[in-house]
Amino acid sequence: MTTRYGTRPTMKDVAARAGVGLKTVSRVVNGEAGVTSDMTARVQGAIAELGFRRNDSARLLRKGRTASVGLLLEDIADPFSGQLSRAVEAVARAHGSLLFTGSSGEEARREQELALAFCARRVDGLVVVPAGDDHRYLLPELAAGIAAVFVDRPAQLIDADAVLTDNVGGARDGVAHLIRHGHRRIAFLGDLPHIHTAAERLSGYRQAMAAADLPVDEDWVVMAPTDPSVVAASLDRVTGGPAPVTAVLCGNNRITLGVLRRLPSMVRRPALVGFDDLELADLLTPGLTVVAQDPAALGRAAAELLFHRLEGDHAAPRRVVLPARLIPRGSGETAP
Amino acid sequence: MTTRYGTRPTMKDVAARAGVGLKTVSRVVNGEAGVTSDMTARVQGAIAELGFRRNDSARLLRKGRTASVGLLLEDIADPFSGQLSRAVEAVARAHGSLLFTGSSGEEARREQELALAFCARRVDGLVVVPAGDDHRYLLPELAAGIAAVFVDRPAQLIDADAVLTDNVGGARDGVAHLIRHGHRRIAFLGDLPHIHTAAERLSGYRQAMAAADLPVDEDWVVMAPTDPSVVAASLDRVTGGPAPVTAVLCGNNRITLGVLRRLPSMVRRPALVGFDDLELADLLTPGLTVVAQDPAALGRAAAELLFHRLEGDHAAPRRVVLPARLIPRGSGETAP
DNA sequence: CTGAAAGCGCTTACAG
DNA sequence: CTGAAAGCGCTTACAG
Repeated sequence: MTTRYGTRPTMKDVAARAGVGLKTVSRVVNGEAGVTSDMTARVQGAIAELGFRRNDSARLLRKGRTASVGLLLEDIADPFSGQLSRAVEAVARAHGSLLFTGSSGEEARREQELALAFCARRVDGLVVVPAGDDHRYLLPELAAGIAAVFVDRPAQLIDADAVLTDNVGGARDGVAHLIRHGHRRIAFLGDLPHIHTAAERLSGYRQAMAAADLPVDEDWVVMAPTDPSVVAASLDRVTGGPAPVTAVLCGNNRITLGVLRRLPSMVRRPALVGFDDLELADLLTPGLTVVAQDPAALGRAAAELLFHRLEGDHAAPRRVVLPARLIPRGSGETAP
Repeated sequence: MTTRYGTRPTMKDVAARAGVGLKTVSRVVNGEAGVTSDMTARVQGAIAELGFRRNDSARLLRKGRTASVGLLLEDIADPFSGQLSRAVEAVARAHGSLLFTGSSGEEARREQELALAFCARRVDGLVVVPAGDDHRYLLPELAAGIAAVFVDRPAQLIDADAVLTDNVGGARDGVAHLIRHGHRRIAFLGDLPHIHTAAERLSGYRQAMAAADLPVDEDWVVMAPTDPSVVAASLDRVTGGPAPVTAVLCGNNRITLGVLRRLPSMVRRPALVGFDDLELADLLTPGLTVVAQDPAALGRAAAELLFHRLEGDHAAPRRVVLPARLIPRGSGETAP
């Protein structure tokens, strides 16, 4: 190789070396037909000697698409995000696209920064687990042809594709399950109320209680940050006081973790159903009963819808809702 | 906005609309000094009217760097990868870079495909959890100035930066811990032996046994795929037969999961130390004793080293080794 | 079958 | 302070 450090050969260099025109190099590199085997050999020789590799960024600039997709998560380290990412990656790969990934950290501003940075790179499409509550900033990008599919939570203030879990139904099933096992005083520990999934699950909780003609003491509903210490305090509150609950529905996996960590130090442990499954849930004593989402199915459906759009489907925005599944393992089947 | 669907305004369009030169638009967009406020206002007006957003891909082509980094993982859905990714993302973000992400699925060919695809996009650098055992395919890319840092496992057949956990020391500590609690027959269930970390941990196991003058029955060492059924069979084998072990060191988190799932159906449960921590490890009964890596620290160190290189550090390849930490929680402290 | 010219959307280097 | 020309590394459209 004749390359100096930090300098790459271009097609022009290859053409000069092989003594052919630039376009002939392009033809060989792209495997286009209509080049004599003699020419092809000369070009391939020059490519090998120079260590040439086509610059796909330049190529894609000219072609007008980038063969890349931006995936915007809440937190890539969360198991939910990991499963979802793997599914999106698999679909993107099948369509020849690379993946930009970023985490919003549940911050609207960070979400917007990242989404627009992806758009500035001219990704073909966006898969977004939204953190913010106003997605109008994306309108010019959508109008310019960037496809976007929202996952887990819908877009706000714009009409866009969304792939969601049936959060209302899932929470309803979880609470109904506790009621079937004899509980009448049931708490809901949820994430901050402005988060769409948190609000939906709270709504499912209320529906199930109402359907069973059970009153809801508003002290049983805590919508708060998911730090372990906050969750522990909430749990103490709903299980203590004048009207202690005998069962708890946890609004997401982080809240479930906080509750699980607090339980050992409690005298009377409430029955427990968690929203979102956990890796070792079946190995706990008792096993953890959960309302499980299917993050891989969410990711796959979202990515497939996205590529459908990229392939020219311009129908009205679609909303896909996947079911949540109750998995009884013990913690939700104890009597009051 | 006057944009037709699927067509974006360019700086040229903005210049025409504002009645100024292209370079003046560039100056305003990039916040360069030396533009009269009158000009600036006209340009900003045109930008707003047209919904212009600079094409960073075009910009970066001209600039010669892409402000992006490729992160190559084994499996984005693995908790180890998730933690590591978050740390890499945080560092990349601090340096104004976006992240391409991809999973090799422990396949050498897929690793190479992805790494070279990232290079073809001209990422500035690569953070790689390698799957393959021959990384010479990267030599032309490195020579051309793409920086690469390997994490968790070193590069093979090339001399490159690497950030690793002290796998030998960690495994040694885990086995020494079991020996201190009275065990003399200890099994090692590891991943396939060609995987660097698996081999290193096996080596640590042997060192600890040798240091305590304990013989190793080769039937106690199983290096195999990490599917739950394979792990279960291996566990049955080492705890049954003529010389049953009383304790087991698991070579990674997937193997630990397989063992944990098998334990409930066993009559005599061996003492257990797992390599890699698990989210609910402290809530199991007994708590799971582990040799914990720090995936976030690995990711941070790797990314920081990478950007150091990108900022001009051309010193000889470096190898950074981070300690593993034994966390006793119960499963590793039971007597034989 | 082959290649010179123009262009993708920007920035750089240089005049005015 | 402002802008026309050239160029980043490719592909497209068009001649020969």
